Amino acid sequence: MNRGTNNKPKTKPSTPTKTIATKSKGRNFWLMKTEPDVFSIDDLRNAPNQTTCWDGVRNYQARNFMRDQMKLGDVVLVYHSNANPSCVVGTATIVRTAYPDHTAWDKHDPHYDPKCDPANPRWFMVDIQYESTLPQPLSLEMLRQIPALESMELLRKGSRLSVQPVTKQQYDTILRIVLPSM
DNA sequence: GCCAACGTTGGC
DNA sequence: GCCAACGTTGGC
Repeated sequence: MNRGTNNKPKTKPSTPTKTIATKSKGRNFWLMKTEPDVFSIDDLRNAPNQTTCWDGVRNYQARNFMRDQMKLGDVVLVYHSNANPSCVVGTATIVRTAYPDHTAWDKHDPHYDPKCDPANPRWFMVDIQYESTLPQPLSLEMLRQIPALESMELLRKGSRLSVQPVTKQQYDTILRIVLPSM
């Protein structure tokens, strides 16, 4: 899914940079994986309007989260997979809710899916906007040592889901590690 | 590069 | 519907 995993970006227009979301009533929290060699948090920060479409997700469970549950303003933890070390590196927000992922019917796109018909889209994407880079990346190894994060999907053995929900408690726990003042 | 875990495909 | 084969993910 993902980018990460299988995802990659494109660009779009939009708004100004905000500060890191430590308050977040009514919002949902997510974690999205991306391989930094393909698209990193710096790429997101440097993108036009610091915004990208999250194309390339080709997993039904991940798609369903994006298509059915992601709302404007939801907060995303950006995770670098296949990295050294793999780590949570920053935050982003949802600035456009799900719409068809046109790369599915682009023969020249690495995520082309020949079974897809534009008249009946199978794959969806959202747009996310850069919010922050964590003061320090939080490696998998470090996250595994935090008891409050024990049940995180990311930490489950064999977990491959590239778009996954995070609870508010997990989100707060993670931010508190790098922002002790919150 | 290795390989365990996972999701998808397709024969039956 | 079962399940073996296959391709992918992603930590290490």
